[in-house]
Amino acid sequence: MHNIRVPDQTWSIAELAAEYDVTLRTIRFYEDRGLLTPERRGTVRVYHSRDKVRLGLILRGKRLGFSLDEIATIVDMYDAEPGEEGQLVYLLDQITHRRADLEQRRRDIDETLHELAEVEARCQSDLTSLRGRTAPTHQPR
Amino acid sequence: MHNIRVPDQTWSIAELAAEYDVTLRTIRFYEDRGLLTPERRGTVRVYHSRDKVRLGLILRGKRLGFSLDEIATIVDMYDAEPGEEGQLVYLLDQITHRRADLEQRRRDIDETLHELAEVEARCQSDLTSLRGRTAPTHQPR
DNA sequence: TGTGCGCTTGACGCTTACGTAAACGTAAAG
DNA sequence: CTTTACGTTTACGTAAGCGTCAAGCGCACA
Repeated sequence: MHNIRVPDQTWSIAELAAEYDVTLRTIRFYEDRGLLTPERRGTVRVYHSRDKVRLGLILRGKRLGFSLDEIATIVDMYDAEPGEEGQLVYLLDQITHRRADLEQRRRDIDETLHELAEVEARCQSDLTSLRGRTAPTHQPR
Repeated sequence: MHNIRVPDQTWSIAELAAEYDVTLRTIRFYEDRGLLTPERRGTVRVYHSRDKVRLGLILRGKRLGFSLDEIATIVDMYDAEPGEEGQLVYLLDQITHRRADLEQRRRDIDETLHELAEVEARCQSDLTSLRGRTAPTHQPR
């Protein structure tokens, strides 16, 4: 049984930027805020798969509307070392909060989707009554 | 058959702020951005149920991480007049975009919830092995 | 040796979404 | 009549999240 060949691939800042469609400035900014910690070869940044994964998590967090500070605490939970009991309890607490937050968001999303569906139905019926030769019966709002 | 007694209740800015737990500044800011248009009695703002509903929608949009500009287009869709065909088509197009956006967010949320569950499980097992008298077997990360 | 490419570090600018006074009006209560 | 409560406008402040230069470095290629 031989060791799994782990490529240990690396990326330049431009490659990462292209892959996730963000600017170099953005990536450097995240590093400045402590969200990314690429290796340095001389002055040049070298990104490993760990950084790449984290960048993905950061951007997903952004899509969800979290602030970079919130994202930092979330992402840091992912690769937290086992640590002592207090740390673990703290982590579990954070998880509870995050989960509550996310579940609220999902409820909000579902409500919004339902209401959008209603608006859409209204639009469709308005359209058909406009296009049909029937006098455009004004539906009660 | 008598008319339904519609209270046509009104609210002061402070009442609305208290109900939704936002500051007066925030409410006035939303008005400034065209999201709310309360009645004026003299210089004083008087909010009707329409404004109250809209404020609720605005805050839900905020929870979802939309910008106020995005929220404006969403909320305005809700009480759009039937209008002409071009308008309706535009509205339907907007709805399609919004829906795609929201469904992406829900996927993001679900992924995040799953991963949080994994982290939680890890924490729990770390905790029990810490508390149990068994030598704290270090699980492979 | 020069030209260009990709990367670096500042540093200032800009927008969003409010916070935070300051200064004033108005109306009821003590 | 003064205080208190509640409202108003004007305006400057601020934190987040980058955009946008400017100036410079190291390396490959001609």
